[in-house]
Amino acid sequence: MLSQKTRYAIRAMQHLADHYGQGPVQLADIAEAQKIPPKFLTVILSELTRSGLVASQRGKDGGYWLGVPPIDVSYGDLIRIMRGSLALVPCASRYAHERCKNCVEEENCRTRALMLQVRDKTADLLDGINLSDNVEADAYLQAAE
Amino acid sequence: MLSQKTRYAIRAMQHLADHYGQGPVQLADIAEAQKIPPKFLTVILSELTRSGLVASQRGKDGGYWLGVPPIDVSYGDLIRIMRGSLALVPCASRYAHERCKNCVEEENCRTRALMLQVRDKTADLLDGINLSDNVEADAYLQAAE
DNA sequence: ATATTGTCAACTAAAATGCTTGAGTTTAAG
DNA sequence: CTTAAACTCAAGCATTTTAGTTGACAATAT
Repeated sequence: MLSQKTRYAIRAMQHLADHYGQGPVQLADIAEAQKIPPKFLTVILSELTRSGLVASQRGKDGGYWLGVPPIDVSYGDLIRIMRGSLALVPCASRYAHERCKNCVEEENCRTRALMLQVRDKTADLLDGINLSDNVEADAYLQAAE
Repeated sequence: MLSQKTRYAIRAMQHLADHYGQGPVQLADIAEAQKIPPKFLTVILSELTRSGLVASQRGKDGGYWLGVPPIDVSYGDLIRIMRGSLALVPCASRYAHERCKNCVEEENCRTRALMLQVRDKTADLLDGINLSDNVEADAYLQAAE
């Protein structure tokens, strides 16, 4: 599961994408529109700013905006930034690979082989969609349910 | 990420699958072979036994064995049993659907639409592979790296 | 009987999560 | 050059989750 923080980050970024090119958006506005505790949002936006995806300006009339065009921010990147990895196990991560605790034999691990496949499929999807895609929620939701 | 407990559960089940039809396997044997803390394994095997996937017998020469053929235990089921859901957000779960905390509008949520797709792809993969598949680790690992 | 093996609720320590506090720093405008 | 409006950020904190352990008990084969 994604943490609440990651989910807030996604919503905040969608909000910024929706206001791309319209100047700085203030934290309080994002917090209210997206129902995110304002003080917590400062932590989240700071992280995103440090990552380079978001730009900010302090002082009066300051605020936040996307540092790169929405089309260049994939959901995969977003989740990697907030969570560190897309994988279900550390040893199946591409960018943050780490040996699993108590692993018996990583080299020939059945679980790992499977989890690498899951990771790749997940990445295909999440890296293929970005903040400019206005995901056709209705269409997909209806087809799926 | 999958919890350590879920990873142990997967390894324990693979172990039982490897010894399917060979009579009861004792907890201590599984624990040693799979490097799982024995007392923790009792918790895990109890859960799996209660779920019906594993059968057990007490007393001398007792132990555990798969309650159903390996081919009938998909990794998807296994993860659902241990973790509750395959989804990345509660509102994208099929079998354990739950409204996300602080959700703004589930009905028309971009994130949800996306996460439902991710969930479906993940499920396709994890439900399509089971304990009798001896995942061609080497082949896949080499192709991927 | 007794040794062996699983069952299970309750407990615990440590880590992660979800926030808040509060003391800054920067900026625009008067 | 003062002030109010914003962002910045390390530290702290309560709660929940995770990863186990303890210990008392139940069943079974010999």
